[in-house]
Amino acid sequence: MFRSLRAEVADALTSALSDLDCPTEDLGIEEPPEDVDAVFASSVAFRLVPELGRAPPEIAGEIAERIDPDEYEYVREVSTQGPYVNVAASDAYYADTLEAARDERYGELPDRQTSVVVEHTSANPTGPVHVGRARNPIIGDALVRLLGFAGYDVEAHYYVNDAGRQMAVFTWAYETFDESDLEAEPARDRIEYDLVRYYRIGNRYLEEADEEAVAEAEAEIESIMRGLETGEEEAFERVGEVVDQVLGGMRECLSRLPAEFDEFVKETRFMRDGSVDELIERLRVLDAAVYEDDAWQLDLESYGMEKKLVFLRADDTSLYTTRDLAHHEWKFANYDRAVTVLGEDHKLQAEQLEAALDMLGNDTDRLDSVIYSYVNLPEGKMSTRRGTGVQLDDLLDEAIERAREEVESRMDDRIRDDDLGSEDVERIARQVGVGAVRYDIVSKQPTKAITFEWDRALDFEAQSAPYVQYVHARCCGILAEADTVPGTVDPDLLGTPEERALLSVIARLPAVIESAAADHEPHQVATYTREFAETFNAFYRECPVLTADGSGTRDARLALVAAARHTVANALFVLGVEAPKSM
RNA sequence: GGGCACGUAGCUCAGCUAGGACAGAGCGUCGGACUUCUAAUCCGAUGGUCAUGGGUUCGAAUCCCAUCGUGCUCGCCA
Repeated sequence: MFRSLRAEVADALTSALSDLDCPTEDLGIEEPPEDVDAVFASSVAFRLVPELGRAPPEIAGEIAERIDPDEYEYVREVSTQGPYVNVAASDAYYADTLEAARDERYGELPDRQTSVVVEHTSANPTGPVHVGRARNPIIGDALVRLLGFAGYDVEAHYYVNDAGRQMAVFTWAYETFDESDLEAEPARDRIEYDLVRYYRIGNRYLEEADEEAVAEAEAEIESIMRGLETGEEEAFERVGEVVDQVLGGMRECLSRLPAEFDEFVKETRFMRDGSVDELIERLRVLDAAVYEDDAWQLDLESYGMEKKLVFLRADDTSLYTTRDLAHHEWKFANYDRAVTVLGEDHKLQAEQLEAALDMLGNDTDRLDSVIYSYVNLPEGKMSTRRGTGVQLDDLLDEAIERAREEVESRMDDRIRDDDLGSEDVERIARQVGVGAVRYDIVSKQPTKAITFEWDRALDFEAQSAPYVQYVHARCCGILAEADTVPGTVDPDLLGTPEERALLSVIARLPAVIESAAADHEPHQVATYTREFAETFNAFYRECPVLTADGSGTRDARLALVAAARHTVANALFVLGVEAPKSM
């Protein structure tokens, strides 16, 4: 309804302005401050001063005069307040909003017949997922949900860097060292915690062992890499054994968020099927390709980049970006659009990739990046290799534990007599704990730097997940008490400011989804949930539902609560935060 | 040093892409509200040179330039 009304306002302003012989490109449509009784406003009058040679308030009046609300379904009244033209919504606007939101899938946008592949996380399978890169799966998964809800046909991919040096080192270490060589027990009983110990000891050996021993190890590592490059099945199998095991554990960890993937795309796939070789041949014949210092490079100066991109080493082996080029051409061949969630340290690489893709004749407008900055510890960066950092598993465990304590301490002074069992406590602790971690990350702009601090990450106070989740639980509580929600109600009975305000916020959900999806910014939805929760709580305070005066009002309010529940449930779904039925 | 990002209340953040109504929340501090649909809530008070300096504009947190501070980056690593 919000979007329909916005279209009506645009139409009304356009015709009013053309009546006045004024330009109609910029209508100045905006959302007015809270204390103004209007859904939309226009500040266009300011801009017409040179055209009309009169004061803005006068111009606003002339515009308002030329709009007949009766011509529009959702416009009740057009008024002016100083230089602003304000548009208030009709009863039909609120009635249709209520009706639309009574659908459980409210907010979901129609199918766009467009496929999108969202690549996220793609962390090298070297060990447990730590908090430093936890932003990636959380933002990525929210993006997958958001785009899906916005009508795209979405697939989530994890690109597995299984052909790089790191994995060759890991494979060598895994094959070379023995359980007895490892100094510590795994930090957790899961495969990636077990195997990362080989990776760490291998790296330490390469740093500390004597020259001869290191040379021997390097020879073995190189042979693994060469094996991959030349397509030796044995090399793929050796590396694959390590990769698949570690990845299996990481996948379990990520599923706790939850972040699920439709496909794990290995880069060796593009080496095996010959597409990397073919791509290198195509790069070589480009005008920008140069052979320098025994290596093939791409001159990106015409794209404003000083640095040349090496795509084939002197020893004839490919590089990460070369393989990623083949990967992206594969994406272009199979999907309409591609979005990649990347850490800021990969930004330059992403720019080089895009330039090279463009040179190869791809339509790079179909490719977008979402950049986030890493989460660091107060004392510095987290590193899998060095074993510094906070594991995502530990963060989630701690969050759940604190949430459980919270639930239990609230049990005693609980008014509501609804007998929460131990299963409920467990469920609520998990929903709130995990939700709080996710919400904390997804609600902020990804480009802002974050320093990890336990107390901050686990703050359950307002403006966090539980605040919004609580609204959902309240809705469910009321609806459960009422047993049934009436089929037809009289929406005109919802006339108090709090009811109107709630309907107004509900009406915005589809527009919020549309905008957040277009900008690839899930945090817009998080901001919306907060505004929604505030508005709902005002309604909750002022408007009794079950004990409302008159059955008509009670019925209408029940329908409103159902609509509110769908709205908050769907917004939370998009964020990947669970919506508890009770708390 | 070059490139990119970030800098809004004591703290954590919205708002910036498409400039407009006194810059919004939460935490904190102080004071209130549970015999009433769940107080993980609500109400009130407190708190801001929107990093700094210029510019564009009727109008700038928002656009442009410069400066300062912080982070990332500038490998035949990924």
